[in-house]
Amino acid sequence: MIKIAIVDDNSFLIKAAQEKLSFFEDFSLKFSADNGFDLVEKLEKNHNVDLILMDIEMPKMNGIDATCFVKQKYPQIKIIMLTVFDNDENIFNAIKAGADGYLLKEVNPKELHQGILDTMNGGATMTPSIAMKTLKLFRNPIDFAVVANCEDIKLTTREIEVLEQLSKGLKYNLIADNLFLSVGTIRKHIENIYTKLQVHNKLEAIQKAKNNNLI
Amino acid sequence: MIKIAIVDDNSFLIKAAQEKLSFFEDFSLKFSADNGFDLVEKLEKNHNVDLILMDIEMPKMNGIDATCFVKQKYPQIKIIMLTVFDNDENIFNAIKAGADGYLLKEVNPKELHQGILDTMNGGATMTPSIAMKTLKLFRNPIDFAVVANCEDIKLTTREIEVLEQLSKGLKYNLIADNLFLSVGTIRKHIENIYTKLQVHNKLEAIQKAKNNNLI
DNA sequence: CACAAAATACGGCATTTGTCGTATTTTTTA
DNA sequence: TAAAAAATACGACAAATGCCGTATTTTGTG
Repeated sequence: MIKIAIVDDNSFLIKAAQEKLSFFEDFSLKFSADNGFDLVEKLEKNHNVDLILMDIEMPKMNGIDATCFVKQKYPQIKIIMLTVFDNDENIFNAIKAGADGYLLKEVNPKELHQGILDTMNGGATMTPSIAMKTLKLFRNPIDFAVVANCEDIKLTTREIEVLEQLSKGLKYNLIADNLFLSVGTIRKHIENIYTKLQVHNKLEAIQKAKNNNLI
Repeated sequence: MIKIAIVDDNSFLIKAAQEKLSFFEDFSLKFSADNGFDLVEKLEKNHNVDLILMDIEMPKMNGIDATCFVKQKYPQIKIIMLTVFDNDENIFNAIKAGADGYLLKEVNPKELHQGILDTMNGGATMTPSIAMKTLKLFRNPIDFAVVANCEDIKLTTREIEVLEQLSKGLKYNLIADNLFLSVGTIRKHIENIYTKLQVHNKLEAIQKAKNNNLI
């Protein structure tokens, strides 16, 4: 029994999706949400869900941001984008956000059913037109470089040096050894790095630093 | 009536494909070829073909190079890779070479039929597992350069699931919560993962797993 | 069915890490 | 030159992590 949630601001389309799903007995619709924010709230109460069918254009919190959030906090939950728009930007962002599939709303019940099964089975599902756009994006590495980077985080030379060593998986004592410093100093640097990046452990620091091209 | 050619060095598999196609009346098999070189020769005599089902591993000229050649000289001809291997390198190269789809040979007649129709319609077709690998390659631009993978590391489904959550920076208790397990079990899984990957901490595990496209 | 593999769970212990202090020295810059 | 920023260093404590056992239940495969 696959536990499903639907997120869409259009109640008509939620109904349509419900009907499509109702044909199949191996699905159980746990709940639906109006928008990303609503979804997050409901998940915080109960995240016992296997898969989410997610619209993109929504008020309060859109489907891309919601996907980011869910995949960050509940990576085990599968997400299939289910939308009327198939422009490059949406597809690109959805994939980057971690979506497991991208279907157009016109999809027929049988294909939706199969897509959900494939996804639960560890695969990905895409309508053919989306798949083609994906391949094209893949062949055109231009877009990969474009990274929106609002924040202005500044680390000192030493801090970057430490962070680089940290990202190699070195332990504090080895980093200290490499840089001819005391372990205490390394720890203090890392403490300051965490404060500046607003994170609380190695992994987050490294990920955030990479996203902001600091290392 | 869609005109199809099959390229495969295994005559048995050509026969299998022929049979799969014979179920459908909108296909006509124009010819088959033993290898890429053979295909090129035959196309030079007569390139009145809509779509090619292409094996990868072949003597004389492999499927990747053949795809490159065909797409260069006859861009209107659609090409679907049809192979037993689904390793990253093949998928990556096939896409770069310009393939319009990538199916595993296990594919059933109906799916093959639909895939061909989708492709002729300007879309792309992929088996779900391939689609997932494509998305992962897409998200991990590191792999574009590397793609050298000698070792054969095998993690269980559960282990990969845990590793994925670990890579998001989640702590053990949150992972346990997400997967409805005890913290002890998570720790044991991580212990086993470390042993298999021959590493001794999170970061190394995640890096090694990414390099081997396990996550 | 029988066997092997995988998943689940718990306890203990040493080490590492994250967070909070405080404090001195060096470098940068206004 | 005076003030600010950066780099250095140490101590203490709680939490998280890595590593070693063992053991039962579930799942998958021949």
